Amino acid sequence: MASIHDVAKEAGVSVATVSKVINNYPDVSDKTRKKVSQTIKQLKYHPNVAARGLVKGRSWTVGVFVTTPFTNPFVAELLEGIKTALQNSGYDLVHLSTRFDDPSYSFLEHCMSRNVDGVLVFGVDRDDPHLEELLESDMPTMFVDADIQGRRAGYITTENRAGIMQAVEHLAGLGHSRIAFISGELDNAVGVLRLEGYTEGMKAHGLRLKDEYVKESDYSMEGGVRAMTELLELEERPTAVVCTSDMMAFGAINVIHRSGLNVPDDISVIGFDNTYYAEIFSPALTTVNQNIRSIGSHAIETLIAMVENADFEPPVVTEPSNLIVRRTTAKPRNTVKL
Amino acid sequence: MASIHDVAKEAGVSVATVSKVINNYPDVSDKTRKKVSQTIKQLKYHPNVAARGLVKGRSWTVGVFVTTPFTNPFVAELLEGIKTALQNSGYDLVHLSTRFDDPSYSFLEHCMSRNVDGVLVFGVDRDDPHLEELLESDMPTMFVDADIQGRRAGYITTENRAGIMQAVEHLAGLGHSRIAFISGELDNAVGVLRLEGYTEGMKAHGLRLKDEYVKESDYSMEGGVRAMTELLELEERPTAVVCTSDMMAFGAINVIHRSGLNVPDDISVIGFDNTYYAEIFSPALTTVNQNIRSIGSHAIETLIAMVENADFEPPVVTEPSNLIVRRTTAKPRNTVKL
DNA sequence: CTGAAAGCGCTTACAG
DNA sequence: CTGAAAGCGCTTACAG
Repeated sequence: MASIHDVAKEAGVSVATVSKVINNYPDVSDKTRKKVSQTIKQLKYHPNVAARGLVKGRSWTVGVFVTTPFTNPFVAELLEGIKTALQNSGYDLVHLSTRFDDPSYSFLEHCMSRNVDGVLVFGVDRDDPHLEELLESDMPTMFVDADIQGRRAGYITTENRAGIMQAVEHLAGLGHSRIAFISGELDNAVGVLRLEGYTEGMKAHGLRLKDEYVKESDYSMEGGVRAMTELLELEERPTAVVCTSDMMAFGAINVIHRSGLNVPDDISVIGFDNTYYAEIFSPALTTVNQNIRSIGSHAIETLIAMVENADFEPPVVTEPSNLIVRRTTAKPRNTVKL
Repeated sequence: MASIHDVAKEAGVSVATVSKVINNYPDVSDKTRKKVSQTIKQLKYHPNVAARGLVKGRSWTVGVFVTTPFTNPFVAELLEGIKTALQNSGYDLVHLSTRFDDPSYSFLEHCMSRNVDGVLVFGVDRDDPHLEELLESDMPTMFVDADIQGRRAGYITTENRAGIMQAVEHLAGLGHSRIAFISGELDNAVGVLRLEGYTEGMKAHGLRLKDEYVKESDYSMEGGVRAMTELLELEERPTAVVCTSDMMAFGAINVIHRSGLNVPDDISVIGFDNTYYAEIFSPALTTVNQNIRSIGSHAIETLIAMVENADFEPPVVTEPSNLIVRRTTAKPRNTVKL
């Protein structure tokens, strides 16, 4: 690769001057600028990012810290949104390979040795050991779907409570009263807010809350299977169930079908996320839509704003959600008044 | 962040010595080594990767060039496999944000300005404009699911032909003779090999090949929908269809169901990939399994081997595939001898 | 408007 | 076994 010296020599100027035209400094004569630009093209010169980063203390790189597997459709869509937003930003995405087996491993130190300019964090618990030092540091950070804030850390999430309330409202409107709820982990804001949406939604329609109708799970299909299995064993089986992920809904529907019952005739099911698969699953899944890609894009855009402007206040963003009715919800078989 | 100078001063040695203990050089006394190691821990010192990379001409970074969206389940699984293999390698993954709107954009130059040590490429056509310069360069490269080789480029793929032959054999064994084939793009090895698997499989069982039973598509669900729609309009409708991706199979099944026919009673359908969703789709999808994660891991491992040893011959690897029979295949309704 | 020089944080012959 | 010094490819005051 041609270096800045090669360009300088070829163009008959100093490296300082070459640097100035690369960085669009104004104090360069048009003639020189033109000449240098030409030789840059001619030599196919591209500044070495490591060298530039070394002196500027930056890397034009943002790190992602994702604990969930990439096969999780939420993560996949999120990454897709991130990719789009990064397209013309000049930043590249680096996935830091965490060595979780090493107890002294520090995500923050990994970031710093890589000179990462900012990080995007998804899927960490409130009590993750890596979190504290990250929040105390000067590292610009955006959390996705978590309500964690810091001096240099903001977050972006979906209207979780309102989304679930719409789901409950839809079911209540169809005549359901025995509505169960399969929740994600309740040790973080997202889980708690969705549960609140459920309880508030039930109350708003004068429906009775029963402890046994609420199952805490983990957003995975297997989790949905487990929770639904328990719900089916109940004396008074629910006629509808609201799940807090599409994956759990798929799992629940599988169990229901396997037990000889039908969705939606016997039991209505609602998911959350509106992933790609919600539509192609049969029956097509009624679900709460959140615009995951736009969350990813937005997260990156604000992160870059934070990186480039130390005074940029770490933002708190809530994206809207809305119910998409498809084929897994229907009136309950016997609309008996209880 | 503490620098190597801080460590040197604190430990009372020269920076050269600190560098030597960091890099495990043998010519350091035990006493010095111990002292330095201690202060490194104490100061939480981590070498600046950019600085090290600048002098070594490396970055301990591998780039990925993926044209397909991350939401493609194949890509998601591939990345998951890559992530696992990277875990303790000391390398990080960087997703180069391509600026496709810029006609002068060069993927290779982007890699070089980032000092990327090697690249993984998936989903590029044979005639991709970025390919040529990449193959001519010294950049260690591994292609996934392509048969592109170069002085420093190898590839890894699945037993494509054999996989499809198994699918055809399964259908023939059930008594099908009107077997259609929905192919991916035929401008690359994967597409061609799978088509070969189909034609050879048909011949092997003495089944008649009909041009109208072969549809070229693009691996997407929408593509599956289009192709299946055409197949259903045929005078002599096929009783079975082999698709070269799970997504196309999902699309095909949707169309079949929408047209009032049943899978597998009226038409059997087979997919390819055995993605996560094949199992939870209802009916569960019969499909050709390829071990995508292991392909990802393997690709990274060989790439790193190529990076660390210039004499390492770029490998050509073929991973096994096998048919997984689930619920979308059955005997044809009327097993009429033709 | 242009360039010489110092410095970013490392590594690596080389001398002692 | 240890360290002084040059150099990796850039940027940035600063002097002219």
